[in-house]
Amino acid sequence: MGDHTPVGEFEQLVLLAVLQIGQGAYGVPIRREIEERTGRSVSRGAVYTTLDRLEGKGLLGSWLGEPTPERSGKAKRLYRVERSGITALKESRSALRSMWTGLEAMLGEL
Amino acid sequence: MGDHTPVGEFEQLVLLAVLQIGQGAYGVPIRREIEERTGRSVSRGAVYTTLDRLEGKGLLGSWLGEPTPERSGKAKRLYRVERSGITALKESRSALRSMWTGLEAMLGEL
DNA sequence: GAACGAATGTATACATTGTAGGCATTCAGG
DNA sequence: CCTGAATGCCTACAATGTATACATTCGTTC
Repeated sequence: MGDHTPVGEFEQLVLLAVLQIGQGAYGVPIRREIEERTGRSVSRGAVYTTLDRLEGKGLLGSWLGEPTPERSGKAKRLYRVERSGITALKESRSALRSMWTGLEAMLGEL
Repeated sequence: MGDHTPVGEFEQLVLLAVLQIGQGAYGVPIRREIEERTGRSVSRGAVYTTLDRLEGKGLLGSWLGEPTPERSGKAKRLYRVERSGITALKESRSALRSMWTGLEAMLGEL
């Protein structure tokens, strides 16, 4: 049976947030995107740890922002979703869809 | 922000499998349902452990099947999804949907 | 009726993910 | 300088994912 690169629940949210933001995705807005869209609060640490792990798996790529940022704070680390990240997201969604098929009616659309 | 009862990826699959099967959902068919629909293989142990945990959280309820089963094997333990299980599933789906909004076009429908 | 095998469930163990809190770094402004 | 805001990283522990091995029950076979 298919191998299956496991992608956790929260990891999916992070990958999707990076996609939603597009250019200029880094820790702070990624966190905000998740909190605003899902309505649940997330710690900064949770986000950074997950970003690290996703990069480790090759699903995300990152680089440092402006070498001499005209603002406060450490240099931003920017992220983008790699091809394999997209694939993983699609697979997860596909699996969930198959399992949901036919149940929407029974449980109510929303 | 909302509390959030976390439900893992695999836990969702198990809950959904129980719903799909309806009456007479127990370990073996639950496992088969997941494997057939998602195309990924799962060990028996993974299924039973997850069923236990979901029951512990109150998302699933269980009882033993026929006291004198007319067949081989131990008595089947049957499961049903509780109200809280349905709620958890809907919340997970809702969060994922919000995060996906607008990305389908970009990534292709399937 | 003892031994075997199929169907099921349970126990145990370890890897991966989820999640938070605190420490470190950089720069603007008093 | 010192302080505060904006970021990122480190560390630790809880929850979930996942597999292997063990136990129980009953029909079948010799």
